[in-house]
Amino acid sequence: MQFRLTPQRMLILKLLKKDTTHPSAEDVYKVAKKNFPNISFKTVYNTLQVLQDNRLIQELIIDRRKKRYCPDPKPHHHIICTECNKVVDVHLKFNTRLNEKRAEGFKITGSKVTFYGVCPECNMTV
Amino acid sequence: MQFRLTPQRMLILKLLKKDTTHPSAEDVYKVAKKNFPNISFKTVYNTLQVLQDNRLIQELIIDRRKKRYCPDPKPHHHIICTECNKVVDVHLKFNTRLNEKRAEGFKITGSKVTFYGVCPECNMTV
DNA sequence: ATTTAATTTACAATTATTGTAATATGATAA
DNA sequence: TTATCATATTACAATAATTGTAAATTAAAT
Ligand SMILES: [Mn+2]
Ligand SMILES: [Mn+2]
Ligand SMILES: [Zn+2]
Ligand SMILES: [Zn+2]
Repeated sequence: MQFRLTPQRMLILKLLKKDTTHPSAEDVYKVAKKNFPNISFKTVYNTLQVLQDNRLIQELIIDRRKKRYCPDPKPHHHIICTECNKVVDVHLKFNTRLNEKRAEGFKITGSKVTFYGVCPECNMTV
Repeated sequence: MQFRLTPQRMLILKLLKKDTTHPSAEDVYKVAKKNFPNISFKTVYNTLQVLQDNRLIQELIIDRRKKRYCPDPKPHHHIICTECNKVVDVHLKFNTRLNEKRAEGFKITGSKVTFYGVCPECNMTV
């Protein structure tokens, strides 16, 4: 697959790369519209998929309600706030090797650690 | 909250407890209908929520497409097949403690390890 | 310049889940 | 027992995120 780095795609990639909040597609769409008022939601989804296919970003399965995107394609872990769904990176290596027997016959390709907790902001407002 | 163990709820709990496939709400609904042909999808969702609130089962955020339910309320980990979304348990303890600094100010309440891989069945069909 | 493939857009459709409100159930009190 | 009252179930509608379709646009390749 040859993929074109169109102005829309260039913008979205640039936006993502400087955003550490792990935005949703809607978040990206809202910001992108400031530069391309006519950009469609579908283009945002398409672009996020293309960038993901090309290992420039990664999609997270961490927020029950919506997909979230991370500008860092390298494997790493996350903490999610159970109150406000804020997501932050954890750049640490954990020893989570599974031996043959415990892998239940699966061919393991990777693993992710997800931490659940309450963020500083949500901790304040009790 | 006082919760009634109605026939519908009793059935759903019983079904779940003997199902190790981490079924979706729809999966549960389909099986439940064999015993209660008039049971509504909403009752299934309500029941799954009630059982979860009462720590009898747990809901997993692991499958992009739908909620999945696990009959074991105790913390444990999972492997998910990236081909067919099959989920199996991993009953092992991993050392994933985060020190104060790495927790980014979050009050950590728990953590989960998710393994990604290809299940034996999907491995066959290549 | 012409052809061709990729991309964007508007818009519709899908899918899982949640909301609403009427009815039914069943526990408790009179 | 019968009346009362909270809880649960159901049918049905609504929501929200995402995906599908197809026409129009863009830009690469010939
Ligand atoms: Mn990240
Ligand atoms: Mn499980
Ligand atoms: Zn928070
Ligand atoms: Zn599989």
